[in-house]
Amino acid sequence: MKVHQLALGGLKDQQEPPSLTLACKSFISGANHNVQVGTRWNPTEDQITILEALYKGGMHTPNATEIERITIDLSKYGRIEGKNVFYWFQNHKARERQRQKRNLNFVDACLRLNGEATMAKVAK
Amino acid sequence: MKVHQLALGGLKDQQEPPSLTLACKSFISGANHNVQVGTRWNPTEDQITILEALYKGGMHTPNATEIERITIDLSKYGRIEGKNVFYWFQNHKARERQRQKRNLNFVDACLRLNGEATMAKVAK
DNA sequence: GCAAATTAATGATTTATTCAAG
DNA sequence: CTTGAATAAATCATTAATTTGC
Repeated sequence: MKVHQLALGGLKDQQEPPSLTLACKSFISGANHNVQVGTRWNPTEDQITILEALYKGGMHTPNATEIERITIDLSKYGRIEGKNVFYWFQNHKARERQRQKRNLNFVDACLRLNGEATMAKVAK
Repeated sequence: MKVHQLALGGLKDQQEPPSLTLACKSFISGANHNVQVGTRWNPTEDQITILEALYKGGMHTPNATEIERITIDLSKYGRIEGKNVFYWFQNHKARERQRQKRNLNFVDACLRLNGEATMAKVAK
């Protein structure tokens, strides 16, 4: 059983989407970015900016102390927990790898398509 | 323009087939960045798949006979030499070990930080 | 211009590995 | 040989973008 299902276990119509109108959603997000419309963390722009800066600065797998520090710092910009930071780095690293792999596959396909002659030309 | 930018722009998200020839020409005539065709071994996807399958199958340090056999088999998928196979296994094993040591106690520390059921599941 | 429908991104979980205790 | 520690890969689920019909 999923955790969020556990948490919402008592509610009858949990499977039905809230079906808020866009106007309502934009009103809520415009009025207060921290209103909890759903259950999952939704990072603010500032939080993402800082997280990406940290990642690009070389922090790919922060340790517990670093996660704690980041969480405290980013709390200034919106609701956030340590596990969110943990998951963010996990996902970001994994998806960076995915993108890299896709690009390598792409280059590989190009080289195969063009064949040995072109490869030799590239190699000079 | 960089190849990976071409790839991302054309592929969008690995779904639709990009204009391969155009991108390839752009790649070959333009920015040749770090793909060293002809100098160092560039394993193909098929070669990596097979090598990883062998590793996962329990072959962590193949002997000379096994290396010879693997080299011959993998030659079907691209240029490869025995030393490439030897180095691949050596590096693969070493890097797995490195990763293990570098992230020692990581999730455990996160658990102590958060103390939540979801994190316990992550650590499981 | 607006929401319903659909698609793309991404947060959260689960699964399958790795090395090396015991 | 088995198992503990700790993921990273694969997958699931939900949110945001966007497309579409009106």
